Amino acid sequence: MSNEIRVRFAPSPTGYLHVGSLRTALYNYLYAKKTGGKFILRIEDTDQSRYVDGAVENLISTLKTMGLNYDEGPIINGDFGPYYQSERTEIYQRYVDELIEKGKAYRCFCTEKDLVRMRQERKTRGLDTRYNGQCLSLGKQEINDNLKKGKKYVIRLKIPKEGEITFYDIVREKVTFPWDMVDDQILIKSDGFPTYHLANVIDDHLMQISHVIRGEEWLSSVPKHLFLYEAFGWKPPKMCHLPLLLNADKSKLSKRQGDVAVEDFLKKGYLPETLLNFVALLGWHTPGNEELFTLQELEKAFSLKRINKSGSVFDLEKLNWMNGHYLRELDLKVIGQYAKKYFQQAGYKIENEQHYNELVEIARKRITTLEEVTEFAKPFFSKLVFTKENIEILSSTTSQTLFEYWIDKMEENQEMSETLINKLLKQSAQELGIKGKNLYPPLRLALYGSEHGPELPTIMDILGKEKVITRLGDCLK
RNA sequence: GUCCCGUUGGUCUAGUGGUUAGGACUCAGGAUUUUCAUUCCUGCAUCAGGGGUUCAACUCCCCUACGGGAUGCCA
Repeated sequence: MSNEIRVRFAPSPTGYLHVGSLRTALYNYLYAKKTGGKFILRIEDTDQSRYVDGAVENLISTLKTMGLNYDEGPIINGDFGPYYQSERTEIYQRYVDELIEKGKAYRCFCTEKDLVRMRQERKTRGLDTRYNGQCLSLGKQEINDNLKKGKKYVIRLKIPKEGEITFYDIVREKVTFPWDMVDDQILIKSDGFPTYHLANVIDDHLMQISHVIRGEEWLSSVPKHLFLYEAFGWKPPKMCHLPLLLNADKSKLSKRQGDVAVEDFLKKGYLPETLLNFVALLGWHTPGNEELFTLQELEKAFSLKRINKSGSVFDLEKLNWMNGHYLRELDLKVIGQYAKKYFQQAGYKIENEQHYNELVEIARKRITTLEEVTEFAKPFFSKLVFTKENIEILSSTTSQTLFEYWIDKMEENQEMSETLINKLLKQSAQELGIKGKNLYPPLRLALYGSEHGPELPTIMDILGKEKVITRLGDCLK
């Protein structure tokens, strides 16, 4: 076997990409990049009842927009396919037969009802809810009879009854489980499909996965998996269980307490750059103080050894701050590209590229998500609406004088430049004696609809001379 | 219930047997700016508790508490 690092992201296509899964995918990807290994995407679709139409496509496209490109997987394939577990059922069947022959697994004819009753009973007795192993004692004859009768069955793992297992996890280091706490896990369901536990072990082995990097919720399944590797005589991959992502109340991050789908965050106007950077820091940090990373920088800085053990709260406030940061720091052209969609949605036509850039520049300094990007452009695309207080300001004597003066001067001059505007601003103060509070707010209000906002020359430049004159004129009594 | 895992400010975290326990977000105050925003500066606030070990423990060990995960013919 080669020493190549091969890691995999193995989601089940049940709808959307969870931010926790995004982090798992990212860490896998980063580890592959860091070590020059391969990043594999495998679709764990062994539960037909949870099949969601279009989920795989959605998953792949989200990974793509996040920039997490895989080396092997659906569509692009590779030497270890197929990469859909639903297309590998024959493989699993073959291996499970081997397990039965070796006495490491057995058929169980208990019905779902039997199991529910069994669990109930054990619970009331204060025991754990493991399978009681009653089908283990079935004789050859009984088994054959049952099979002949066409009785449905599952195949279970024959877990040792005593002793314990210790293994090493890259994050948690030494972990020990007593065998008598491990259930005789179902390997093949009565519909013939494998469970995650079987499929995952067989695939990881056949695909030569070197490191299993996944969420902590899998930690307690590791004994079953290691037992399988042992039963097959295979060398298990290194284990690496990531701390959970939590809600504000510290429970496992769930949909009930807000968005968890990457798609939702994207739609809301969070940048892929933000999401990647933010999620990378949930459970991993460099020794230094730096916390702003591009994907490329993460590829260099990442290390499995620096993943911490405790779960981390997904803090929206920090996410917002970081998104604001990227909104401001990324190339204006990049933000402009991202923002186009929102202008379209708002029905704002982009006619002048330079003005568009100015609009984006105005907005990016004041917003936290892209969704708000058109808010600051609105005054340029629609009629201004004034409140009572606004009208008071606009109709004051000084304001009226000011507007008349500006209209005159604008009409006198051929072209409206920044220097002209600044000159007029100065002259307003000198010739009219109108300055400060009486100068800027009324003008901005008349032209932009708000006392606060962008600098006057910027507003006027985007508006253009014609519109400046009409808007000022509109405010005359 | 049982098993496993975890615990540095409200949140994300750095840190290590001897530090004034560092940074970021949030919050408060200030500076810059015609305003808002941006930016910058300052401040508030932390080693869950109790026992050990040690000259010395946030750091190592044990216990307790709290939190989380698993306990499916889901992944």
